[in-house]
Amino acid sequence: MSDNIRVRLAPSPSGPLHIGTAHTALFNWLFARQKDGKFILRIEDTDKARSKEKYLRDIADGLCWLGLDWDEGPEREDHFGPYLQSKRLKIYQKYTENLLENKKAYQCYCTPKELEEERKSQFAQKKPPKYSGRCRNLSAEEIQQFQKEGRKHSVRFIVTTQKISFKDLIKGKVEFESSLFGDFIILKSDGTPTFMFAGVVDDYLMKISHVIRGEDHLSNTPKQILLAEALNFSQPEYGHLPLILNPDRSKLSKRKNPTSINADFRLQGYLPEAIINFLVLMGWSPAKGEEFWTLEELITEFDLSQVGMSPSIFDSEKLDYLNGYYIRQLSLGELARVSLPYIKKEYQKEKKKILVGLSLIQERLKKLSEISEQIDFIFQAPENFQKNLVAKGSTKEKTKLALKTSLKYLQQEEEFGRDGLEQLLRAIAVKHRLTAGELLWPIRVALTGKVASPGAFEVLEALGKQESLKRIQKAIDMIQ
RNA sequence: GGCGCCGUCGUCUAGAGGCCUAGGAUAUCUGCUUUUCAUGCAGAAGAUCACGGGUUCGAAUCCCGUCGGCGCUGCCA
Repeated sequence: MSDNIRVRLAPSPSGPLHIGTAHTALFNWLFARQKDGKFILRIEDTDKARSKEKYLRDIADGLCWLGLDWDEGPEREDHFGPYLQSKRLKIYQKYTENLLENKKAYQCYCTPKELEEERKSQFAQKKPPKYSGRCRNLSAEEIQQFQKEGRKHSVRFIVTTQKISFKDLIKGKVEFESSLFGDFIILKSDGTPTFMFAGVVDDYLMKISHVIRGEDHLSNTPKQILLAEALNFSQPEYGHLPLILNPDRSKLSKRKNPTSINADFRLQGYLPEAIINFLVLMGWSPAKGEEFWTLEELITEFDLSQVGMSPSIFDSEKLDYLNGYYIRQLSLGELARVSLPYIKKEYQKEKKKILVGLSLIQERLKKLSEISEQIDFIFQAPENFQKNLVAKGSTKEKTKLALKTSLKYLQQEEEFGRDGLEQLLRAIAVKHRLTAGELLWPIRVALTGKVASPGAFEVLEALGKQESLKRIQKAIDMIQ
């Protein structure tokens, strides 16, 4: 049984990989992997005008980056391929013929304009918008007449009146009354299928066992069930995942939130581990109380039947928290590898300094994009920091004293290791009746220029004796 | 408008009739560690379980209604 588990992700390449698509992908992937099934990537590019090659690449890239690999997809045509719907047009046309011959569908010669008007007037009368079915019983003459006029036809599916109910994997029993929707289009006048139709055909042909998708598709499901029935297809199981919302509770949109996996999250320096962990916690929570989960662990722990039904609001603060955690888990080498793009070009060759700098700021990072700003003092002496030099509660005089005496003693310090420096500087503070803060704050600011930075001892060590002394001298000059 | 789905701390959620004077995480605040920030640790505050009726000895949990949010209602997917 379990070797028949086949699920799919079916994005349309009309935009970059979206966080919602990634969410759906993750749940499908987890379901396939834990059941030893197959995860299929099918590209729904039947809308020629909006589908773009670059988006296909973005989607595939993003999925790989997240670690969600697929078993069958657009790069190969074997198995049940091709997996690009634009390459399967003949298949859909064949099944349309079948429906036409069996009188389960008909040609519709209505123009978009006519349909628009029909909808408008229905709306004005406060009736539910629904196709009237006026082309359902066209005579041969009428058809001939339309064709003479040069009208193109679409193909509509005849919706029979009945109650459709199915057991959703997540929502449970759901029921619809089919008489509420009119005959809908399955083949557009340009010969391409609609999503509704192509999806059903492909799910059957590709032997998809479970259709797991966003809840925005729940209302489409009865139509697809009707279609599969008319075609004598077996029905897949359906499961509808709760949606991700903007903080104002509207459907997540890029106008109100970053939504692109690559252009937003990856670029800003979120780790795939953090995104995966964040995504899985929306709609699902582990039976064990722990909060940190790797993809590997999730394969065994995840349970589709425990997925919640209510939508979740995208909370970037939680993502940041998770990302900070995963950054801290990285070894210094791994951190250096992923950090390189965030370090200014002119510094990228200074491997040693990069490593030293990263080790100092690692626990302070929420996202990799903050690196450049936090690490710059390692490569370059700070400027214009005199306003920060005096610690809160201290005075200019004390600050001057702190800097000058420290400089004197540091000049004689040979080792320049953080522990030795700490001993030395604390002793100086006591001797000159300065608090630790009064002494160490100005030193730290002299070295980094920042009000918030790694500690004075570690920075002294990282910078080395020569550079440290230079910076402290500069601060003394500045405060005169 | 119609149909469908949903409704527990600000947010993600636990909760499957008594274990709930509702648990965890995050965010917030306060301590401790301490040279700042961050980390770590400890603690505080934060939920009339959307509202109103039922059923029951007992309901966040079951039923009905109301309200609210979202989705669908396209020759987009």
